[in-house]
Amino acid sequence: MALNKSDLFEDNDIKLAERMKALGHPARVAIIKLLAQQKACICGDITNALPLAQATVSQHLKALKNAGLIKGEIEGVRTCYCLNEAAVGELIHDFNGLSDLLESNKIPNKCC
Amino acid sequence: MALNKSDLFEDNDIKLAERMKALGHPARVAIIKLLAQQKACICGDITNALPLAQATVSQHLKALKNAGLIKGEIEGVRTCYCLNEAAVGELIHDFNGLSDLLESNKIPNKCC
DNA sequence: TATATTAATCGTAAATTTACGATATACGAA
DNA sequence: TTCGTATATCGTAAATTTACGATTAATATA
Repeated sequence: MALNKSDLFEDNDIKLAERMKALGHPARVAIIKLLAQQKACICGDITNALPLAQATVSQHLKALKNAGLIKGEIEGVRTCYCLNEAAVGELIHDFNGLSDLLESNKIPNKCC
Repeated sequence: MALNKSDLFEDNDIKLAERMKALGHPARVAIIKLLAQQKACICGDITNALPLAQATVSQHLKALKNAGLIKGEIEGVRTCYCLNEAAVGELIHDFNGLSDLLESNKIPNKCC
């Protein structure tokens, strides 16, 4: 990519894009849903619920954690993951801002 | 990546992830906002509004088009882009479904 | 203490993404 | 018809992502 231009954009757009990107893989959408429904929170259980190897799931969990959307707590041999309410709330808030804008586009368009 | 496992997931999760991935870059968030606000719709104007080369912007427009979120109409020498209301509506609907789930997680968590 | 279990990390391969200059194409205007 | 303008595509390079087996580290348990 030669040079990363991502930081030349608006902070708001960067943050939203980062979090959307974190949810830009079906495995990570599935993980976040499992956590929300409290169907699983231990890494091993999450792995069992997905068609992926343990190392791969660990990697996806890391991606969600890097984006701030989840937290992990070590409990003995296991790690328990859960949603980071604050960040999730921010994401929802920011997306709602975007979707308000997108929906307000009911103004008949000049060109297309 | 050796083998693509993305299609082993639920259709809903795949579709939502695909569209969120399409918004997983600040340039593409910025583009969608420009279109919604009707601040620009011609490729050249969009390029001028972004800190990226024309070829790169064209690529980002293609990504949004592939995800179905925008449509492009050739108008003589220029191309006019606009939101695909239907797909945008679906994205908002699906994201709202996910966010309902995420917000319902107010149930005190067993583990973390 | 030795052994099994859990999960993170390492190393690696393949694919995809990001970015751009150069080029091609296609249209409008002179 | 020739010239300029707009945009898509090609070629390419670098970075990142996805996926996994193997290993490591840390904690239980026997």
